[in-house]
Amino acid sequence: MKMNNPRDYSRVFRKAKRVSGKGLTILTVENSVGHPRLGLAIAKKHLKLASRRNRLKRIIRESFRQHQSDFTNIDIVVLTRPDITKRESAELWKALEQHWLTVVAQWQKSS
RNA sequence: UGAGAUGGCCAGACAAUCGCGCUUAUAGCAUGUCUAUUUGUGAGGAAAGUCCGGGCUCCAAUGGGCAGAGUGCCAGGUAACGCCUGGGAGGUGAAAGCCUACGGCUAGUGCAACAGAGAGUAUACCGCCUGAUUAUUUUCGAAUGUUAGGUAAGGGUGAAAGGGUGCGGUAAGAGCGCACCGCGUAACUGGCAACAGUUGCGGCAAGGUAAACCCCACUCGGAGCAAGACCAAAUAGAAGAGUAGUUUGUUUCGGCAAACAGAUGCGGCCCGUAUCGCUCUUGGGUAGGUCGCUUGAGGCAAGUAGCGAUGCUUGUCCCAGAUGAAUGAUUGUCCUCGACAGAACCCGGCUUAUCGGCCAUCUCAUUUU
Repeated sequence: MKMNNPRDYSRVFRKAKRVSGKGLTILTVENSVGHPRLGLAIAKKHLKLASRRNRLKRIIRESFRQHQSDFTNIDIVVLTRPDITKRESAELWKALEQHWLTVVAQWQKSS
């Protein structure tokens, strides 16, 4: 489920498709592992308190878990944007729902 | 009942389902950083700031001094502290209480704007008092002026005017004298001490500032878990060992000698030109991994010594250990509708943030008995 390797991350950053909005950016790229994988890159600059960073990670992981079966074999990396500070938890849930839909649509078309 | 003070405790609760980290056991084969089931467990009172102290690790060490930094009423506690406890002094509050960087400016050096006559060897602007008098007025006492002195009681300036209050005293005044207070000093008494009390003496000398330099006493080796220990790909380089492609000649059939080649790049090709033996092993070491990593100055209970901080004894319990970094989601019920906030080697403190709730002790006011 998780991505651990720095090489995987750099691969995603190099040739990913981007979806962004509501304080988040989502990068996706095809992989060869046989299941979708999730990676997180939460900037300390954007969320200064550790508890808020943990909160965000949990929301993203949970949301990803619920939609896992929808994805094909892709690596997903979620990035924060500076305006993440203002967003409420409920808002982020909705935003993620939308983002997943667009991501799924993208990969169905191309594959 | 209301208003307050101090200390301690809790940090939404319960149930179901789906997930995550570590872990126990079993099974599977694809023997793995695997999968499935299963056992147990899973953030804080501040985990935070990183401001002190200690353990632990490595480096340096024979001891001492200088420099530098820190601490600063006394005693005790502690592994240690800048922490805590008890006591003293000063300040503050009606009280319970709370606050204090609280050693030394009678060792030295320095500093103080403006105002003011004078600011640390004090000072005479106004005023007060005395003498003189060539002036003016006169109710003939004197008053005003001028001049020579005395004076720190009063006014004024200032953050501060060189002890305070009162009485005596005096021309007017003045520690000039006396009493009380304050200050200094000596002795005695109480106390481990800080300090307090009593008595005598001094007669104002000694203003403030040491988070000014400085003096005195005491403390401190440096760096930090990215400490440090171990395992260990690929590539390049190092050391060692082995092995030389083809043809010809020779041969004691092990070899030896000569010539020609080979691979890669530049180039359309030749020529030319540049670079390079190959294989194995070894050690250092990078990526990566393992350990350090949680049994500890540990928690809880009882007893015991102490006013207390805390110590001692016995019993009992095992209570996060991640590393792109684990605690969440959904549903239901209830309530006071849930703040600040997330472990990263581990402890002891301090400081800062914080919705609310509970308990104990104490103070004051009011009412009732």
